[in-house]
Amino acid sequence: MNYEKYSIGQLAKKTACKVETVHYYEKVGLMPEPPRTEGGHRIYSLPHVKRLNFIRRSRDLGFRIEQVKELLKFIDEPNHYCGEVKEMAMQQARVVQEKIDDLQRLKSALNEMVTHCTAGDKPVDDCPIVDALYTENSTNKAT
Amino acid sequence: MNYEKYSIGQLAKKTACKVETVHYYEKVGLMPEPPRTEGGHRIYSLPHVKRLNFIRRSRDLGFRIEQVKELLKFIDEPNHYCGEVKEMAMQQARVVQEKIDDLQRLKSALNEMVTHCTAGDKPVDDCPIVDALYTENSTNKAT
DNA sequence: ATAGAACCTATAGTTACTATAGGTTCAAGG
DNA sequence: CCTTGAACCTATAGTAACTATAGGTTCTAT
Repeated sequence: MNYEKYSIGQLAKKTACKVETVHYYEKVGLMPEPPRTEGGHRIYSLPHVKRLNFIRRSRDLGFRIEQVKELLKFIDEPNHYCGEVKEMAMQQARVVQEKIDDLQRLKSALNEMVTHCTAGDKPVDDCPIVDALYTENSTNKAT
Repeated sequence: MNYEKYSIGQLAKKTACKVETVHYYEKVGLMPEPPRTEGGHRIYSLPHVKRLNFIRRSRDLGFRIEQVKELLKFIDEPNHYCGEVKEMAMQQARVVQEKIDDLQRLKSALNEMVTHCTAGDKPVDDCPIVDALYTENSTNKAT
């Protein structure tokens, strides 16, 4: 397979990622050390593009670097024990579901505020969003 | 108005916030420099509790420190309008919805993988997780 | 051949805290 | 009144996950 070759700058452009971030991902072990030119410049190809895309998207979804490493194991070790792969995928799916639930609650809270705040031209004194965030929550009576 | 007085520890407890975090909020200008005792200990009262509550809740909703400062300006300076607050909340809700959508896609991919694994000894080369995250946002085919 | 864009490494800065060190003050018990 | 120890004080360092800078080298196109 003679893939098209990319410089780190081209890779970065293709993945909407900064060059420094690619360096960083290499340093922390998310990206492999690629081949180099005579002069020491990194040479990338399509699999690197895909991998970096995967990393970026996973990060955007709120996965931590260490979690992304876990996810990448699915790719790096395709001959994994089937049961093990299944277990990891299921565990990850549970984590994802929890995140979805959290965000859903958050969105509801925001939306509720917005719908209560009907008028745009009221002074903030009357703004229910401000009120909602400002009011002391009832569970902190204890000394 | 002789409000009840609180030490920083009591304030922290009331707002489920750490003492160090209160220090930090003071340093970055979210919390005001409160009056002190002879010996230099900070003295807080109810308005501080409310303000810190507002800050914590806003942070939990995903607003950044700078955004919280914006929101607090609405409170500190009365010449603002409800519409400005509403707009920020709506923007935040849109961001959250995008995250939810992304996570939903990832969860589907993970679940799909789990069912693949259930089938038995299928290789994971054709990984649905990679596909899910390597979406067709790749408008970057051309150089 | 040479200009300058892009690359290299290493280090420091960013955000939003959290933890630590080393010292001072406060409140309670003797 | 004096002591003890919890809680407070300031200042600094550490964390995650980048991002930016400095100072130097290589690649590429004229």
